[in-house]
Amino acid sequence: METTLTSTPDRQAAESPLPFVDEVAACCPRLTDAPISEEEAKAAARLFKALADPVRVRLLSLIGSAGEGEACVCDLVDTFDLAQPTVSHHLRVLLDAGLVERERRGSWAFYRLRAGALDM
Amino acid sequence: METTLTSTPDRQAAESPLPFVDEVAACCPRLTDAPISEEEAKAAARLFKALADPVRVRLLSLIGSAGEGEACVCDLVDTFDLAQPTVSHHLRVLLDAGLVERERRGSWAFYRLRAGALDM
DNA sequence: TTGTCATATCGAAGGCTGTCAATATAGACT
DNA sequence: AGTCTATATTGACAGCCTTCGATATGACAA
Repeated sequence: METTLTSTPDRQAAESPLPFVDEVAACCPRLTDAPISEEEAKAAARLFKALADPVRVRLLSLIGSAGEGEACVCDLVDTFDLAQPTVSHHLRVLLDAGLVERERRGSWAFYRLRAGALDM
Repeated sequence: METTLTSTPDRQAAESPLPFVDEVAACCPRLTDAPISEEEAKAAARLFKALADPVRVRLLSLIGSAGEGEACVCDLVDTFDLAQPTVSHHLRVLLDAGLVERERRGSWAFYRLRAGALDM
């Protein structure tokens, strides 16, 4: 090899598209096409941060898989071994991230998944 | 309305599959089919946590969109206005999450996206 | 109006995270 | 050997996040 420490390092020749690319593309189409901008990265990270908690992932799953596409806070609170304010906090994070929407009916609050939430 | 406070709240009739479901499904197929387990939620959250930082999202994008499918740390460090240990730290987080893999060649370290990283 | 139920907000405690300077490791050249 | 270069690790600090109890809000019932 003739590379020296001060030169640009060698790269391997690209052989075939990475299988991973397809999978990432399914979630974040523009992630691997070209380097994304700082702003795009910030927006994506904000979204991922909202998903970066097991409680919130389960909340999304519970809401999304609920029979009528919506779930009442009262049911959600019962599912977790957490205080009610904690569940309320996590729902607010999901709401602020635009992942769910809330509808008040009487004393109850119903959450449903928000269409287009993963468009970036 | 005849609902009382102590009874189970009304639900709206399901009309059509939510458009959102398709989008979530593209990323996390089993998220909305049925309530996921606590373990699955923990695994998903661990993955999302690794993505929940703008620097790491940009790193993934830079690595994934690099000409040969791999990027040298030396190039990555130059892209950011961050100290070298900080970039190294973020790369380690991505590595621990299984999102990238590292190969040492000489003094350099090359990172590439890891196939199957988003399978959950 | 007074009470109760469902949900949200506030404020505090503890743990986790991003960042850096300093240092360590390890390969490559002399 | 010694020195340089590239990268990783360590230790510390500041800010953020999860969680809770306490409290507020707001709707319904009596």
